[in-house]
Amino acid sequence: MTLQVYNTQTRQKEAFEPLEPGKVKMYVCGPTVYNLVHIGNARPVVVFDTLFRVLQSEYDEVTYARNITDIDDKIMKAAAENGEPISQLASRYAKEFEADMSQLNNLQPTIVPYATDHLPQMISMVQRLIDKGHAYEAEGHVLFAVQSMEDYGKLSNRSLEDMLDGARVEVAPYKKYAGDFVLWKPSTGNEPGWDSPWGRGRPGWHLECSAMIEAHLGETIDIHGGGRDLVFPHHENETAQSCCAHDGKQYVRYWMHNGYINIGGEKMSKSLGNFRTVRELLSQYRGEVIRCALLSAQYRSEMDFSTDLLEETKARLDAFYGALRDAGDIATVDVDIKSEPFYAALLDDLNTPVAFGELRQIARDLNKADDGDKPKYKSLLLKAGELLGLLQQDPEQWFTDAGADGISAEEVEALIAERVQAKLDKNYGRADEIREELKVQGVVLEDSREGTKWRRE
RNA sequence: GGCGCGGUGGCAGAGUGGUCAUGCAGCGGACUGCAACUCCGUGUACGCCGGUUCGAUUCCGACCCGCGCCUCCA
Repeated sequence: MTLQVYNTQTRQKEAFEPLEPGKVKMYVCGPTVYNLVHIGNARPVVVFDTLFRVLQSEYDEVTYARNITDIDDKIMKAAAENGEPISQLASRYAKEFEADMSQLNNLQPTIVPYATDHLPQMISMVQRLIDKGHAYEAEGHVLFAVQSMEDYGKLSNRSLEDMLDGARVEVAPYKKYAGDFVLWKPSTGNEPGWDSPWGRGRPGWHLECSAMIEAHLGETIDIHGGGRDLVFPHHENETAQSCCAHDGKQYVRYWMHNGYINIGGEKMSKSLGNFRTVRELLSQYRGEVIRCALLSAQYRSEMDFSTDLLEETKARLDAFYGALRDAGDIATVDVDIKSEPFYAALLDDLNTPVAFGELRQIARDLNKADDGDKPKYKSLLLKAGELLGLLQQDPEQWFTDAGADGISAEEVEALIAERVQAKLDKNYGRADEIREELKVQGVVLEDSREGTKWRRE
């Protein structure tokens, strides 16, 4: 069984094979840092973090780069509104992004390149594109001439004529052809800018990814990921720049794109005002619940992000942690997760819904196992959870962690002690009263032979 | 107008040319002082109409409906 991935370029699942045996190079488009990220921004991060984990278990050397876009017109606008320097605003939101992503149990990528650290590389790429006849200078701008590239439009499967039919293209007077896109644009006044052979200016949107991939990963990478909305124009244009700068050499072997997050069946977007920030969700649900919810559908499909989904996801995690809590004293042993159906599901283009089904089966096996088999199933559950970035915290803590408000653990324990005595006295009226009292406070009691356990709802 | 995706049981969500997804909810049972957890069992489905086939939810065609992209976008 080998990893299969759906390649946007070919529109089919393919057996994954890195260019260099044993070594994988992956790049995922990160955020433009001008505000707090929303749940839609988090999906690719969680999806490709999970892929990163699977790749690391399959290959010796996995290099994963996820960029931070810290120069962009939206950042300039936000900074101007705040009256603060662009770099200050960008670095603040980059930090907030890192904090949110860490709450969602995302591993640190191997490399986190920042756009503003790569201006020389970008300028060099633009110069080469001009030298090779793929770009031209016009009124302080440098534009990529899409007609100079035979395969332009191949990734997004559209012809130049089709694209222009859409009529949303802004045809600036200095463009030789309506579909040409900006590589470099002039900066005026106090707009941020860098000196270049074409005057003081700043890079176009697509340039940074091409330049940073070239600088850190080389001319050809194995996997390039991002949200579906990036296929066109962003990734199409990246491909154009990089292929043409490298004399037609392949840029990306496998393009992977995740589907959208919807709210109430509609695409979440800034203009509709229906977006939910990760920060806002984290105030209501733990990061692990949000991560698990994001993985509950296959990454390519659209998913509706709702309270129902989060509640169901929390219950699902409760069941897994419940099995782990019951196996609290069991030692773990070496197990081979790779031979489990769970792993096969992940290898099949990251089929996380099927993987969760298998995880459920492992948990059931653990719950039912004889003492002799428990170490094996507990270990499998933890190993599987690790591949998904889940189930790694102390189960007791999972159930008893207090939110900002709520009754303290000490108070709960005191009431449980009182109830134990009441039960010994056969005073079941008082025992039930305590159960009811705690339930009102969101605490559920679970009696067992070993004593009373509790959890917050 | 061009390109593309989807429609699966009350809900979520996989998948397949022929006995099963799975989870939640529901129902029945075991366990329990009562519960909860857990375990066992159980019903309900493939948008519509044709075609191919011994057999179609799956393949093909038409249609209906929903959604996305077509230079802000995860």
